[in-house]
Order: sequence, then structure tokens, then C-alpha cells
Amino acid sequence: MLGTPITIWQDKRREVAQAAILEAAWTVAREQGLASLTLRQVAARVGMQAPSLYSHFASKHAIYDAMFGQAWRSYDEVVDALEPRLPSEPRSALKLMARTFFAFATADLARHQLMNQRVIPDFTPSAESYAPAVRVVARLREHMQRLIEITDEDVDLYVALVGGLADAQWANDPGGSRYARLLDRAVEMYADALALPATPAGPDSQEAR
Amino acid sequence: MLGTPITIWQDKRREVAQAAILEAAWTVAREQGLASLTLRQVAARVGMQAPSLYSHFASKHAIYDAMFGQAWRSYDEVVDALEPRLPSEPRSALKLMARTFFAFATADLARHQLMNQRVIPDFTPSAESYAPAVRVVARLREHMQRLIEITDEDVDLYVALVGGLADAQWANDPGGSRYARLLDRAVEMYADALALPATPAGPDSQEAR
DNA sequence: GTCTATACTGTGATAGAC
DNA sequence: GTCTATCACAGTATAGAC
Repeated sequence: MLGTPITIWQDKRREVAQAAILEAAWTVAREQGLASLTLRQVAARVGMQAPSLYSHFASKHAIYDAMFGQAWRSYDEVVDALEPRLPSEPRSALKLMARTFFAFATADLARHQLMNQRVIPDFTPSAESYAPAVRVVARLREHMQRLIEITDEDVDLYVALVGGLADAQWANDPGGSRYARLLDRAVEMYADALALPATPAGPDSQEAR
Repeated sequence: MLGTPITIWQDKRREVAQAAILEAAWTVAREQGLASLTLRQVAARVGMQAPSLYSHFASKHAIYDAMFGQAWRSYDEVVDALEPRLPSEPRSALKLMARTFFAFATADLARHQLMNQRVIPDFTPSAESYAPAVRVVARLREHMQRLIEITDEDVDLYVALVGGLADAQWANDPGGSRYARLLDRAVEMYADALALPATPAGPDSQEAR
């Protein structure tokens, strides 16, 4: 009994250690800034010496890479939770999706810089870590396609619009709501450009708050 | 004769040296990446030792700061040159302004990162270097105000929209035109939201190419 | 004032003992 | 796997030549 092979046990141990390192890395990144993260700080937080991290990650960039994958997988899960709550009325759905992305992007600067900007010199996510990001955009397209007739260019414009607002929020009014206030208006503008029907008036037709 | 005081001569020399350092810094930033710029590389390019740069700039951040000011002053001059060519027809003018900014932003990654992103850890532009950036936005607002009735929020939305497209261009299709192609459409969408009159048809009514 | 020489501290990364 | 020791390179402080 308990015939779990030792190799799996070791893999588990390994995964636990890696998870602890990544959690420490997130904490340090949030406290010191993403680009100011140092291996010595991460190592100290998990009770190691800096070189020991190389037993678990090939380089500092590999840690960033794993964090990048985590962040997008995390947002993919947010989209999972959102899916059943998405209204069928197109404008309301677009607004809710935009608000969800915006809230995620403005909740954590380090995460936003890693996911959506190129803050780390010479860091490019690996294909494996980039996959969840691709998946999120693909699902966005599917959702939008389900609501309305839409082209790839339409999706690009939507992404640039909502992403531009999130970037501007961090750059010009961090912690405030100067650009958050413009979100619904931006989506209405976008929906008008796609000639979507206006949201019908009525007690239950408004988007979720 | 030639009674120029020596102090002015020295100031000139000083300015020349500073300009040479900044020009070298731009070259290195474009070649190696903005954040990978090192003082030793900059110094080598102007025939100095790295510590000698401290005779002209208080720190590496001070060099970035001067570059930041240069970049925005440079764009302010672009706006100067644009001003007499701006059509009075609102949509065409908005398009030309958007294209001008987009072209400037996508012409030089290092410059764009310095001007519009927060790529350098712990670097915040000084009030003096930030002034030209403020001036550019103020002039944008004046130009738009001259064309149409507009609020601060309208300007914010315009900036986020055009900036979002430029960021997306660098992030997802550097060197390509995937988002550049969406520029005119984005401005039309924005103009529709402001209920601007449609561009009148006619041989001379189209925006400048 | 401007520059060089030297050196201090902190970084990511590697080698090898245990 | 984790350690210690060490390396190459970074920004930058200081001292002193000119």
C-alpha cells in the first residue's frame, strides 16, 4: 500500500519548492518593483542562498517566465468564472469583459507590467508560458463572436482600447479612477462603431454592477 | 575684442560635452535596449572613462532624465511643424494628429519606452524634464478645443486610444502595421462618439496623406 | 572643472564540496 | 539539493593629476 513511486514523491517536493520560490518572487516583485527583484531577496524569503535557486530555475528570466505563465493562467481562470455570468446582451457583455480585464490589470502593477508590458530587458516569454495568453485572447474572440459578427481587426481594436485605458491608468493616475471612469463610455463608443443594437431599457437589462 | 567671458565659453564647452554624452546614450539605448544601457558603454563612445560622466550628470538616472526631456521637446517640435498643416475639418485634423503621434511612437522603441512607459526601475522624470510632456498634452487639448467642443475626459480617451494602439503595435507586431491599419478607424469611432460632423465629400476635403 | 585610477557594493551566474 | 567561494559586470564614491 501507499505504493506511490519515489520519483513522483520527488516531483511533488520539487513542485512545492518551485511554488514557494514563485510565491516569494511575487511578494518581492510587489514590494520592490518587478524589475528590482533580486535573486538574493527571493532566496532569503524561502530560506535559501541565492545560488540554490538554480536547482529549480535555470535563470532569473526562467523565474519571470514561470510568473508570466502563472499570471495569464490566473486570468484565464477569472474568465472561467466570468463565463456563466456573461449577459447575452452584447453591450452589457462587452462592458463586463472590459471591466473584468481592467480590474485585473489595475489590481497589481508588477503583474500588469509582466503580462502586458516589456519591463524586463531581454525577457521574452517562452512558447509554453505564452500559451495561456494566447488562449485568453482566443477565448475573448470566441466570446465576442458568439455575441456579434466580428473580425480579427475588431478584436485587435477592442484589446488596444481596453489595454490603452489600463496602461494610462497606471501611468497617469495610479490608484485613482480617472481612466476607469471612461471604461463604459469607451465600450459604448466601440459598440456603436460595430453598429450593435442599443441595450434595451428595462429593470433587468442593465449590465451587472 | 572677442570679449566673450570665459565662463560662457566654459558653459558652451559644458553643453557640447553634455550633448555628446546624450547622443552617445541614445545610440547605445537604440542598439542595446534602453534598460541595458551602461555608463561604461556610453563613456567609451565619447572617449571617456565611466566615472568621468559624473562631471556632467549626477547619476545614470540624470542621463535618462535629460533624455526624457529631449524626447518630449523633440515631439513638441514635431507638433510645431504640424500646426500650420492641420486641416480645419475636425475629423481630418484628429486623424493627422493621431498618425503623427503614432509614427513618432513607433519609430524608436527606446524613445517610446522612455517617453510613454515605465521601463527603468525607480526612474521618475524630474519636474523640469516632465514640463515638455505636459506642454504637449496642453497643446493637444488646445488644438482639439479649437476644432470642437471638448472636455478633459474626451482628451483622456483620445490619448488612451491612440497610445493603446501604439503600445499594442510594439507589443504584438513590432515593425509591422497590424495596429497602424486601425488608426483611422479608431479616430472615426472616436469622432462618431463626439458626434462630429462627417468629413464632407470633395476633392480637397480628404485628410492629408 | 574635467578627467583618470582605484575601489566598494551589489548583481546574476558558475564550480565544486558535501 | 544546498551550500561556500568566486567571477564578471554593474553603478558610483573618492582621491588626486592636470
